[in-house]
Amino acid sequence: MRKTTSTNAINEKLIIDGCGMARALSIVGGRWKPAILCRLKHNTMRYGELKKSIEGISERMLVTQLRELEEDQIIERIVYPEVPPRVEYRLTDLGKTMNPMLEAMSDWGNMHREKVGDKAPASVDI
Amino acid sequence: MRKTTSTNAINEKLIIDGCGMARALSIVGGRWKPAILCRLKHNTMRYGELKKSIEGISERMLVTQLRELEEDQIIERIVYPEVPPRVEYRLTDLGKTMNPMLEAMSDWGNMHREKVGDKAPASVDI
DNA sequence: CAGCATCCGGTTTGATACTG
DNA sequence: CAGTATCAAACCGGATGCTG
Repeated sequence: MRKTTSTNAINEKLIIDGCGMARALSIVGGRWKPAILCRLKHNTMRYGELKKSIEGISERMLVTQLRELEEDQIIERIVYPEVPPRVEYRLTDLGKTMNPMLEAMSDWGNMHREKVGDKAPASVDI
Repeated sequence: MRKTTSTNAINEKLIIDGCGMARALSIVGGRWKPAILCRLKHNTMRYGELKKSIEGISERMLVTQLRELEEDQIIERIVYPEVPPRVEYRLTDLGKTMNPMLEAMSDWGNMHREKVGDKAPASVDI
């Protein structure tokens, strides 16, 4: 459990309250969230598909970040009562409103890669 | 010193390489960076001005984040050889190209605040 | 004025093993 | 299949004191 009284947490809240940018970042800014959002941007995906497609992510992190996005009402979790179990994730309507922002971020990031151009071979944005 | 061989660091690099969004976030995504960029978006500012205007930031954090932004060539540090010393910070040309993205983030953040509407009094975006 | 250096606790992340 | 639980390591950020 995270302490809500630590200076750290207080500062975080302060920043988020004061600035729209920070607010956006607080939602989109987890380590793995961009990767998740990239993938859910156009399709619905199953838990296992996400896991396979995101190289290096651990189960714990995938679940944690999915839960956070769900809490922020960016994505929806749909459970099919089947055996074996099936769970799909997709953007909510609110999540879809992020698209222009995500697009802008992705564009700038790619532009920056070309301009400053270190690492990353011919691979394209996922 | 940060270990560059930790799984953590490796994963970070992996994500950044693979996704433009992540790359953008890696630059703009520090705790205090949005606050700094908000302020430098329109004017040149001195170190002390920044410090005063960003409530709650410690010197260590301000300097750290400024240095990182400088390394990423988003901001420029201009030292005037005077006594007492004067140092100003401003966006580079590359930094200015971020504006559409920052705008998009800010817009979405503010939209989200209104929609989901918790906390934050009448204060406007800084 | 504009910073560094050091210490240190809290938070985040990852590895691994286990469950309905 | 889709997770949960627990542990340990890495990292971030804050407080404080000092310097050119």
